[in-house]
Amino acid sequence: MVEPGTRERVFAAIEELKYYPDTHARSLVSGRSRILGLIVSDITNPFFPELVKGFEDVATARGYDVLVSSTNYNSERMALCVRRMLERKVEGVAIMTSEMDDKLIAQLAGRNVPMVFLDVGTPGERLSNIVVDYAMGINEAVEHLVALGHERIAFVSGPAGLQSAQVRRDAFLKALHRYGIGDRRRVVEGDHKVSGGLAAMERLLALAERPTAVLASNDLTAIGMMRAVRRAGLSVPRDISIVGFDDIWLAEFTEPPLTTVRLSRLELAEKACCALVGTSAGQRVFPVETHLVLRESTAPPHTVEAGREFARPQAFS
Amino acid sequence: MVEPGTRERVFAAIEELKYYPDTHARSLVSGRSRILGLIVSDITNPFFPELVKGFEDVATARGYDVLVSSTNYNSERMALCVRRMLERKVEGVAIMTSEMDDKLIAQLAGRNVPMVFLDVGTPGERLSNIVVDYAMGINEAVEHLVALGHERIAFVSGPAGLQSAQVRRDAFLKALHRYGIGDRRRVVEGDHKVSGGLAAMERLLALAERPTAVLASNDLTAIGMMRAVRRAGLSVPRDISIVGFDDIWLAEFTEPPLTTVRLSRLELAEKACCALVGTSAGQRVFPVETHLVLRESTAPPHTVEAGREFARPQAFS
DNA sequence: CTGTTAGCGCCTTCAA
DNA sequence: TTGAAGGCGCTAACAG
Repeated sequence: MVEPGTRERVFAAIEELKYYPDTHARSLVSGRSRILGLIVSDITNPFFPELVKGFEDVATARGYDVLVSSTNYNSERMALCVRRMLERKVEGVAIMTSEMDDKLIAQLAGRNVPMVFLDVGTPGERLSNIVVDYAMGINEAVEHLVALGHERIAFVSGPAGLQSAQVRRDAFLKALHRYGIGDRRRVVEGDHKVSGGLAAMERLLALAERPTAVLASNDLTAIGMMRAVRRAGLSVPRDISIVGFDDIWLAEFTEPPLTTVRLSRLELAEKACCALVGTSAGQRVFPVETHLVLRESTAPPHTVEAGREFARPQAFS
Repeated sequence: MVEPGTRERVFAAIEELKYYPDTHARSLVSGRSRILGLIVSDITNPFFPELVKGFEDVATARGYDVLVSSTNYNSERMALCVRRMLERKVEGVAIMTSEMDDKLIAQLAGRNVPMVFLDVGTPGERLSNIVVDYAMGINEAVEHLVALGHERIAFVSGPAGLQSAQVRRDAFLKALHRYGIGDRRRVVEGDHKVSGGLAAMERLLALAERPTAVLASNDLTAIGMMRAVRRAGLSVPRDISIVGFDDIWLAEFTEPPLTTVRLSRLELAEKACCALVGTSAGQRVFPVETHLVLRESTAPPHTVEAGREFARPQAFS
């Protein structure tokens, strides 16, 4: 035991000289950097900020710093990100991009860096996986629409190349199938952006049998869809019900507030962080549920007026 | 000069062994970390993601990594942020929080860490300042509204404690004064959040002489205001014109699209980064302009109907 | 339980 | 031009 007086004096000196241990020296000798990497596609996409924040919060709480990097959906940037992570000797990397590059993964794996992925990849030695149950929320959404009386239900998907977008689309088709109302012509491709949702909805509105409800692959798409509906002189949810996906912060503040499927970014972040710092001994697969949250963009179909509405020119769009 | 063959073999070996220099060792000996700190209030606030992205982009381009931290508007967290930055021996810190804590600043300054602030603080030795010309855009906005024929123009401010919010409010009052239409009763306090904008607008709508146009201290406030207007059964811009501030990404997608004053986060980010890595030799003050961007939330006042509208009960809100 | 020492991986200096 | 050596600040292992 050290003399209490001495202890005081040491702390006083620390205070006095504003002494801070040098993490670089510490890392050098210990081999541990106390840094976690977080790679996202684009922090500007409203899906990510909460994820980043959540990740930061739990990492910080556990004594880690976070190196955030955006790939900007660009695999060259991704390579740079990985390199920087490696140079900084991160103790784990969360790759939350939905895209991935096997070569880079191999590089990380070769360094024994723990990794966690969102949706993609197969769990392994130091490789965890967050698997989102998209189907759950989508089933809830379809069930909700069917219960309201909708039969012509459409889907605006994400970009065809994105695996998690495929999963959502397939879940949608499967859910409709259960009610015997599936129809592939009512699936149109969007791009997970507002502009894509707008364009997709215009195509849907031009259909001979216009859908009475549309589910979007993400909220941005749904917002674009709402714009298209309004531009066509129609109204949500009177003429068309719309359901989003993700429940981004903004969904609460659209007009009308968007009924959507919540995918908790906080939960994603927490699980990703836990997967890396290994509190969850041995667990390699982390399921995340999704659930419908009801707001005001869905209502029963307005069938009475349908005939009149069809006669209306669609040229406004 | 080294033998070309040798050079080849060395590079081959680097590739073969996947050699990466250890930044920690490098930092230890050189004293340079190649890390820049970026402290923001809350990355979840839509103002910040673009700022973070821009900062990251230019820092990365210059060979720096970025340590991002959120203070969550909490000065304890701020202290932790500063400490972590210091431990990692950052070569500069951008403090983009609009709040600041003199003690912490002194701590940074004592370490000779270059700093750059947004709005607050006074430039000095290693202390740069980004000064936003809020008045410019606000003047443009007021001018625009007056040109449309508005006279009862109100303002929903930010939180009273925030210096940059005061600046905006004062600029507004001054601009109105030039036209002889200033009236302090038409300034109500918001909180830079949607809920505050909503509440503030409800108060404004209850005024005997209801304003025909309202300028918001930021876009989130403006969005809340739009909701309040709609809830009261009125319409933007027919009954009330609304102008936001910041031009967050979302402003383009509100209904109607929001006329607002643009404050470029990219420019902020670039200047902050330059201020730190010292490309701009000796410059300590970095002005940033703001400009009105016209969209669809402003229109001439609907004076003819005003009488009738006034008679309408406000109870809906 | 305290004090000493070697060495983490790199860069810089100085000698050969 | 090349090679060897010292030390950055810290931790871990070991001796006293």
